[in-house]
Amino acid sequence: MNTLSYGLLSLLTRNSRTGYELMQHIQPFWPAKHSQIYPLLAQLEQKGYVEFVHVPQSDKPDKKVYTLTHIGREALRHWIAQPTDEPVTRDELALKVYCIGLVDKEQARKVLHEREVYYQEKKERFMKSYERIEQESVKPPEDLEIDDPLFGIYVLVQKATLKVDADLFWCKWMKSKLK
Amino acid sequence: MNTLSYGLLSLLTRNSRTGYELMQHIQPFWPAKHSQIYPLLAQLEQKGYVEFVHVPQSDKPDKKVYTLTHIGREALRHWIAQPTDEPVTRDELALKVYCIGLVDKEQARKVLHEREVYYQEKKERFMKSYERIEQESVKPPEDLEIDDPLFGIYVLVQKATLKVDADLFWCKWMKSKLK
DNA sequence: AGTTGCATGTAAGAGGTTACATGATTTC
DNA sequence: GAAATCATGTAACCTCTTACATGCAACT
Repeated sequence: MNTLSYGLLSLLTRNSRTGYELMQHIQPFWPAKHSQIYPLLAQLEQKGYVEFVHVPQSDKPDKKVYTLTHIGREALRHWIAQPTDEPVTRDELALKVYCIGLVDKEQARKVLHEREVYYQEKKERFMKSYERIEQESVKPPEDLEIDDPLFGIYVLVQKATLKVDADLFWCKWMKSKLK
Repeated sequence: MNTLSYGLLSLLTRNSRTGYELMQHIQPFWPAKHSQIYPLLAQLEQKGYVEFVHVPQSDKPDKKVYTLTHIGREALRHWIAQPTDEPVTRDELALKVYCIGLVDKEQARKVLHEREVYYQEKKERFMKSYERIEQESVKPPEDLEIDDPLFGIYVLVQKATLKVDADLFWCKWMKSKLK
């Protein structure tokens, strides 16, 4: 059982989903392609952590809707209590910045500006996520309790927003250094 | 030529270094084991991007000190102008937080607290890096120019500090939610 | 007519980790 | 006496990406 497998089980605690949907929704937390997810789902099914129903569709391809089983839920609970792996970030920009003195300021500003635009778009997506939570929830998101199904995504959107704000601040600060 | 290869060349713009030293210094930007780095260095040498001198040692094992060549430097310049890959982060904690409602508040606090301690240690390391830059540099770090060899590390330490502060803030905020 | 989205799957290859292998010196 | 540091390298394995494969509906 690797981390991605537990990630898939985690997503299934909120809804039953298809492999395709799981692939889309896990992206912000653990980027993965469908070619990695489908074989893992088959393994999880064999272990009894998930079950699926085959849903035939006429206009679109048939699909398999996966549901978390009781023993899958227990596996998740056990996993949470285990030591947590350290986060891993690999950012090509950091390597470029290390030797940014090799190019002129104009070139350097261009590299930084592109990254700033990227973070700006990311920030807008997080703001939309927050709005969706506000709409879905009966109470204001700040008052969500740990046992509320929306609690997890709400606090993760907060985490992502704090991070993207720090990244945007750094980009702007860097650009000011390159004038 | 993969990103790690360019990362190794980037580090060599400041100093000549051994594979072992490169392995140690690249960790904060692009985590990699020595087993990945040594074969890449051999490739970089074959391509003429780096050169090495064999340095025999009596007390410690012999070493190979690698130096960036002119064409290695040109390859770096070309790479910087190419489109930059998006940063990739994989954090097991985010997956756990998504379904944190599965465990009780005490267990959840423990998970968050461990991560807070991890970030606290990280922050202290960054503060020491900043102090080292202050000592090495003749001018205050804020006044470093793009062409100064210390500029790159200085701005990366700033980036890392902003990020770890955001992470620490989130950890504390999360813990307050779990009371 | 070409792209995008839905939906699943496999195969090949690149990237990354763990383990094996060696060996002296220093620190606990 | 055991573990850590320096220093290099290879082999096996797992993880992740890219490419191959299929097919219909909707949009541009």
